Amino acid sequence: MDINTATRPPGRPREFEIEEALDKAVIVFSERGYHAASISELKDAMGLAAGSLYKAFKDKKAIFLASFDRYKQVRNAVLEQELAQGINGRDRVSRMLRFYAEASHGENGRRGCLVVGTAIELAVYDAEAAERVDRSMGRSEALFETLIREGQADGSIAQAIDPGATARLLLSVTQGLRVLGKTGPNRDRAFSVVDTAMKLLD
Amino acid sequence: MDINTATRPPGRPREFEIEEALDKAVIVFSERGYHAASISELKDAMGLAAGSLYKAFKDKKAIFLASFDRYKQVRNAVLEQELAQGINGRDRVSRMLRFYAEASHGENGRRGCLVVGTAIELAVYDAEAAERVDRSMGRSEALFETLIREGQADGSIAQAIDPGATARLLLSVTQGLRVLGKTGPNRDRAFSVVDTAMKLLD
DNA sequence: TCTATTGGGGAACGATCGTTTCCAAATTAA
DNA sequence: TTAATTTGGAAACGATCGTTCCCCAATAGA
Repeated sequence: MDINTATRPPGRPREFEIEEALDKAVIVFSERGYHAASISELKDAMGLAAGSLYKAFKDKKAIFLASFDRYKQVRNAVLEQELAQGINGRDRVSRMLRFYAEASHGENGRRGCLVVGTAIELAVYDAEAAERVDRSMGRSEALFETLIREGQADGSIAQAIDPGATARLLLSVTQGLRVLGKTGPNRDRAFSVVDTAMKLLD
Repeated sequence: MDINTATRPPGRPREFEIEEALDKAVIVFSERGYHAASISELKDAMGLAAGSLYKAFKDKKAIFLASFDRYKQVRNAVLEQELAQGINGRDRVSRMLRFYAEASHGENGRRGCLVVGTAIELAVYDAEAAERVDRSMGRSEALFETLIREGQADGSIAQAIDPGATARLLLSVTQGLRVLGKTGPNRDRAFSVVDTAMKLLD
């Protein structure tokens, strides 16, 4: 009888998609930051009443952390897709750097990175936020290192370079690009940084 | 009769040093950020009553901008002194990078950089803040470029490298270090980034 | 049909925000 | 001395903050 056989919990069903609402919240938190983003702004952007917001999330911090996780999920998916197209280690490193450069200019740059924003605004006095930032940074660093080792294995990256140290440098470059992108350098300047960084792999 | 012959303006003299108070405000703004730093916290840290604060400064933003300027003044003086000890262009680039690495770990790292914080939290919707950030970033980039050209002139840096592009990269690295420093990598990791970046000058 | 449960939405809450006001104290100029 | 001016400091202000409450709607299970 029932087309949807998945059991539904009792009570009135939610009328909005959590992930769609979070995508809107991500924009507000990215542009304004955690403290400057008010519940009033968030509920308007998410298209919800305050009461509904607080039924879906415990408090403002929970909205933020859920937004952070959603942001990471979406960005990671795009990056993964980008890396899958790389032809060797060096190309994948280049694609990853360009992925950040693309996000660090123009409107995207102005909007900013939620990881960087969290590191700056929240990590110092909120353990949960700090842990998420650390995990995100750690994964990026590890990914750079993996790609570099792949490049050394396939011959596209020089054997002489130190994968760990170079990965840390590239992580610094990407986070720095995100900061510079906030006051909006043009596209060429962001990509010139990528080109210069790639010379480290020779 | 009067030991201090400098004419004093009418009215009760101020009982505190503006710059000493600003140094305290810099700490609060750096650790907490603009929005999370309340007037209550600021007045406690600065040792002033709210009324006195508002006689010295127009509003919260004026306190912040004055703190920003004080921060830049102090940091620039320290950096200048550091660079004066450099023996050639390459050494001065290295000293400048180490100056940032030193500020990007441990307690200083956790405290954070007021320029980066301003870029992330304020620059998007406050023109005065954005202009200060832009000017600060522009000067750092120009300084890196100058030092690189000096190194090329004195033979300590390879002629083949592009001073402008490399300066932009090094600026990205320093700003990135400041972000990473917020969640506190240890000293060695910060300095390994410097060592790796210096390879770009060979 | 009745009960239990959950969501939607708006009104209301106490707390805290940045700011102003007020009065006493300290100084200069007349 | 007196008037004008400015600071120190505490108290008070309106606005906005994040959050809760309340009432109605919508659903599941009995």
